[in-house]
Amino acid sequence: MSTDHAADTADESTPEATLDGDYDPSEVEPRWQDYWVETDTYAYEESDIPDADTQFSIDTPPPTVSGDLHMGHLYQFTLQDFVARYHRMAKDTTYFPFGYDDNGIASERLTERELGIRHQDYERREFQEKCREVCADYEAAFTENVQSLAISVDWDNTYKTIEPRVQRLSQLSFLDLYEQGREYRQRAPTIWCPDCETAISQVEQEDKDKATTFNDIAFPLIEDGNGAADDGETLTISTTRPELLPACVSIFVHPDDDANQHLVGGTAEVPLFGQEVPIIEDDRVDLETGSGVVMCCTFGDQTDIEWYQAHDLPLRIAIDESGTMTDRAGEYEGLSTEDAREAIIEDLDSEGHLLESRDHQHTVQVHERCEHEVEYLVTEQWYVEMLDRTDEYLEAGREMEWYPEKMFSRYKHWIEGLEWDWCISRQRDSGIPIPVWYCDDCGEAIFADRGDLPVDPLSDDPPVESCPACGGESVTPEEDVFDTWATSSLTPLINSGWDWNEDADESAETADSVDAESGKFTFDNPELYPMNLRPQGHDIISFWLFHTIVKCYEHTGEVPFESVMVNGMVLDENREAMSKSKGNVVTPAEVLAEFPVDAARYWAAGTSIGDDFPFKENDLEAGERLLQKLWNASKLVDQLAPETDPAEPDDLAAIDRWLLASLDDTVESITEKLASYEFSKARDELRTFFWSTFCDDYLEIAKQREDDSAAYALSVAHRTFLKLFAPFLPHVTEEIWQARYADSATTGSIHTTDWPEPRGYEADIAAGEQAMAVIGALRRYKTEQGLALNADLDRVEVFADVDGFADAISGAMHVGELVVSDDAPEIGTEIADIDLDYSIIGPKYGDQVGDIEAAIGQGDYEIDGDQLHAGDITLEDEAFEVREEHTYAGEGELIETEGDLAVVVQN
RNA sequence: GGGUUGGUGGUCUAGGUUGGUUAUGACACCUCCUUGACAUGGAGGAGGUCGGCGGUUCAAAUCCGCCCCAACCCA
Repeated sequence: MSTDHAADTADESTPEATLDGDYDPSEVEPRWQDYWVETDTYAYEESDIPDADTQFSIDTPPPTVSGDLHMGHLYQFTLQDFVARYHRMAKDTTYFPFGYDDNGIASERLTERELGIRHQDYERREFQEKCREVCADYEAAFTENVQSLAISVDWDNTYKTIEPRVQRLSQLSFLDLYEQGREYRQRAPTIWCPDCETAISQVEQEDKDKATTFNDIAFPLIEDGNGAADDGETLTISTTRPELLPACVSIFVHPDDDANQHLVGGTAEVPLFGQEVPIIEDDRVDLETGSGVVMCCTFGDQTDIEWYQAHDLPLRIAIDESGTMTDRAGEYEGLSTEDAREAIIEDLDSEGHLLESRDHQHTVQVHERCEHEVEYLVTEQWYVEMLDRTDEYLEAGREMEWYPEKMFSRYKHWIEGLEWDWCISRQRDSGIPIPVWYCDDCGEAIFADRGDLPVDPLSDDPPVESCPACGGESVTPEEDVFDTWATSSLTPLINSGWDWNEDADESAETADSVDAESGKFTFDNPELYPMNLRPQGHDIISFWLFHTIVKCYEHTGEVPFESVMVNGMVLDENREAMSKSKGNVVTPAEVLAEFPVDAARYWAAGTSIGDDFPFKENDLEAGERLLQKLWNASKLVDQLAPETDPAEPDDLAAIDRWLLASLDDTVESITEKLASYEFSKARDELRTFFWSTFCDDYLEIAKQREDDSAAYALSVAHRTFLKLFAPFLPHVTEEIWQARYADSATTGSIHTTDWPEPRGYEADIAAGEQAMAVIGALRRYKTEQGLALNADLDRVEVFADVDGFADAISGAMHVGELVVSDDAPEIGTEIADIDLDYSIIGPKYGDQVGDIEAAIGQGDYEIDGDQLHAGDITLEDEAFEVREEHTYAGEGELIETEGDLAVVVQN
């Protein structure tokens, strides 16, 4: 057995396990879950000489901590667990950590809700303390939930994304990227959530359909392209957002818009607000909706930003950070955007500027967290530069193995479509502070010392007495915090213990290509990095995975993952996304109240990796039945082969050798499939081999025998089956293992034993299959005759090469006398049909193939030794096969004539 | 609007990259069977021409084109 974690804690009492009675998962499953956690079964064993080749590290994206698990968690964690359990058994030491993502708006809002407080009322550190307290409760519940799914996480290796160690690391990352020249601070238009009052990034927005009104507004024309306009002439602009009128800076017309071409070069007056704005030509105008003449406001949408930059337009800010109208809006100042909209529509109407208001459906961008419509504001933010290195990031993606391969294209297209650098600053109170102060005199940014991290500029002093640039003595702390992705993208570094080490000497493992003046970046566990596997959903390829690659690559010069396993989303039974509004949500709690965890895992294993995956009660039932089958078969094995570790007999019976040789093939095949994340194929192949071949065929034979050879094969096969099933069905396999195989010498879990390897048995596989075919024929015969399957048969003659299997056949089928002969003296043979090998005759005879088929169909052919003359064509023997039909004139009944096999029953 | 992925018996699904005889399995369905563990079991059966159209080829579920439908990503 392999490294045995539980051996250290041998005094922990191993739960009692017996093979009596029925299998009761509701009692068994929690019992082992507790045992595994208590005995640290899944602890990562750091060896004295860390070696990247003998460990397997998984970088799990930390889930947001909030309340209950959903099916996506169950599914995703379980897939990760298959990988971890397989590798743990297959010689690797497995690093399977767990992270809690409690750094972000989600946990901040959770805390406010839970405690009935507002973050504004507390100092940042104080509020963060409260967050941690609230999250701790949720995390405990979450941990318990995950443990109850038998996820084999090393619970000594967990982290929280807000904990001080991670804060330090996140700030170190910021300083390092800045020193490398990868970060900058800039005042520019940003996507802004007026509800959360923070900048957000492109990926934090989502589409939302919204009912609104489209308003046609008449703008008095002052000049058209040819000079002064006629008095009273207007142009019409359709907008859903009249509250932006005070921010209007220009009007655009499409170059192909002949009807409005005369306006270009002119000016118009914005109704109610009076500013005169130019009319400009630009092909970004959408000709489909509205009047084809559009206003540009600073800023209503992204096109406005593009126009503002391309045409060097003035800036008119009418909406502030909280979504309130500014003094630019005149009498509407202080109103919310919504109230202002209504008031302005009313006033436009009463002054005769409103031509029409009609209902309209359109898509707006909202903040994914709070569903509030975003605004575009000009603010000062920190950015990570990315657009200049997209080629390198693409190459980094190419270096990873993608499972499934096709998911790489998502990554590729995302990078190719990048338009913004990464805005990493957020105007939130909770979060990891950006460790910077600014000189009040010259604006110089003063960065924290690495040794002092983590710091909070709002509470801590800067590392210098005065500004190093101008000598100024007063500074203003940065109030902003990092985007949560700025930290979540560091998980490979968090997991492998990346840190800045002041005193690192030359011999220490260097984690960074850039060696600063003193100290360097080091890894506590360099053998873990790069991580072997990153499992995750396909929905987060574009930001989480991408940002992780960017950050880790910039810090270490290495691609952080060897491979990526991408799972799909869990759908309902009708293949529709689960959502509260549809009312089709199924929760793990509901499922597990009805089904064993192992059955849920069986369902989860039914996935083709990368595809969306419907919830299927059928599969859970099938899983439950498999548990029972495994249990019952184990009981029979235990009866037939009470000795658990028998010596191999010298003369292994043909049927036993055949079973073990087939098992060898299965071991090899299952291993390959697990190693390449083909869970569904592994599961189904293992189930079929166990159920059909082992239980239905072999066990039925074995239970008629009582010899050492059978007992040996039974024991070896059973032991192997348990291990092969262990990653999928950890509870039932553990229970059976403990009941039958664990003894004082092998105390501990099946999950820390060695993965099976082929034992090198060779057998006449063809003869074995012939024998199974004979048994199949006899079963069919009994069924058709209305006989019980254990009914006696007087005499059976078999004409086939099943020599070594004769006893197996007669035992299993209760045959009194079994005669095996190679020839078929009493059997007459006639040709039933000719099978053509199209792969040979196709390329050779081309369109003559039809003639050959027609000739055979009409009986216009002749067999001449090895050759077949069909019509005008002569085929050589490799091109065809004669299918014969047997007739039997002797005593008894001929029941099977498949291929060259014949079975005669005399009863 | 652009892109990606998928569309195989009633349901879910394998196969598709390397075109080749009877398209895989599970669930459901029908018939039969209490076999030294399992009726949550066993044996057998019926059911599809592979979204639609067209093309390449002796031969297409598989390759190519167009169309339809669905999901996702990006505008």
